[in-house]
Amino acid sequence: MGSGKTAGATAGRPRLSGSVGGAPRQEIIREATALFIAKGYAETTMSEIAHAAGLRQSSVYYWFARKEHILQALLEENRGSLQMARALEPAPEPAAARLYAVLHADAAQLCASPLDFYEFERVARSQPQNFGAFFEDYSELHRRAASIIRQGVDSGELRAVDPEAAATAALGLNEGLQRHYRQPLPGLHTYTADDVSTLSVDTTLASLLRNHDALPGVRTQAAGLMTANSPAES
Amino acid sequence: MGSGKTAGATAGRPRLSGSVGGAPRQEIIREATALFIAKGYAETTMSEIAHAAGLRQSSVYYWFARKEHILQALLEENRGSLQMARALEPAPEPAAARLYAVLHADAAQLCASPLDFYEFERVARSQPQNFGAFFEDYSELHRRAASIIRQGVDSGELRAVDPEAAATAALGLNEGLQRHYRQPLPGLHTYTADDVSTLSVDTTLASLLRNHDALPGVRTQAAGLMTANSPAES
DNA sequence: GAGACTTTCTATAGCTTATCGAAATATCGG
DNA sequence: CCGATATTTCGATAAGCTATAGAAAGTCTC
Repeated sequence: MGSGKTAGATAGRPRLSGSVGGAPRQEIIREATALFIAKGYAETTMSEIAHAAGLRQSSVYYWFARKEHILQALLEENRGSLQMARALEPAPEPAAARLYAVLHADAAQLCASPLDFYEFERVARSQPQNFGAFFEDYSELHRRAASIIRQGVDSGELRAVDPEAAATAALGLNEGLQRHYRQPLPGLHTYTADDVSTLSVDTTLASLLRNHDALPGVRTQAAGLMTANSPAES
Repeated sequence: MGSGKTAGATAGRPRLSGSVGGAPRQEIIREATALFIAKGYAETTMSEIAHAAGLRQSSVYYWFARKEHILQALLEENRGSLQMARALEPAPEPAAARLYAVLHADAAQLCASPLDFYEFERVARSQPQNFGAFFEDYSELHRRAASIIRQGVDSGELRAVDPEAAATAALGLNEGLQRHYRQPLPGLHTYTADDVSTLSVDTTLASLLRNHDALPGVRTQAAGLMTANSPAES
């Protein structure tokens, strides 16, 4: 198996294409990602990935025994959605602003991800043993979002809703709208990633806030939290 | 082509299986629907459909030249989501109640449909020439929902939102939550079809209503509209 | 009963994912 | 420097999928 070495420079049989990229595993992931973005996971074939990486179809299987393993590797590189939720769930700021920041980060990441959330979920469900991390991450995000909502309900910032259900609705709206961003339906207005993220989170908070007029203030507070807790300052 | 006759009783070469169901086209749709519900569209093969209907794999192609045509026929049988929107968009009742009724009917139909909305959309997008009706229906529903929202904004029932964006969010939430009903994520609470429909529509209206306290009254009004305009009394 | 029409069959092409063993190179011990 | 071993790629191919082509087996019409 090639899973051990990742940077083998010049061993093994040479490629027919002549290319000698340093890290085949990373090269395959890179090319596959570009193809997934352009055509989607299901519509991208191993032959196309192989050709883009300068290999024959069957050679890709030396690095990834199954097509889903490429997706899995891609997922593990794109972690970090939870950082905001982990940082903000126990923070002292108002719950509404923390919820806004967490949901906005989630929505933005769904839009920025190379793969449609539902295509991801589809593959994850067909290979649960390999995608346990996907479900664990989702479950943790849901739990932390519900916890923040509960804090907001207790503090009186938010209406007296069921936190679990409200979290499900908030994440479901993020997911439903990332789809509209990614695959605009013909005839409908198209949105930017930030448009749909803001639309999604504004809608959720408008439904939860006890007082609608607080929304602009919440947005401002959240903007501060988001820059302070963004993963960019690692 | 077999598209002309639909009830051919006893012509043609007899089946090896011996079965002699009266209307092969309907029989194929029925069996395919059951398989789509159980396994999803992509995971159901033409061999399985054929076997369930008492035919060989290639014989199904006499009735449906492509696998997507079965889905298309299935879609045409499950129309009627728009009836509520068509009836209520110009109705004199308060806009909030009409919006509630329309969105609840849409959410309920998404849950009751034999196929996941996104799987439908996926196939429709790959065969746009055959699924024009799907996109037209969606576009019309969106337009009518936006129109009702605009009426509500003008009358002061609803907050001063952008009707187009609000309609996109409302339908997107319905779609995102039907997914949670249909494919519960491991570890999360599971909901009934009515649970998710109510959660979705309550969330949308809570975000749009100028006054949250009006929600229970809107629900009651909407219940009246829904029974009065339900397609069951055709 | 001959010919046309309808429906199903068998066979197969072409595409996909995935496996297997051989081939071609680098590396290491002597 | 040379043979054994490890690494990487290749070609061939199996098995499953959608879809097509043409033969086969009935009914129907006159």
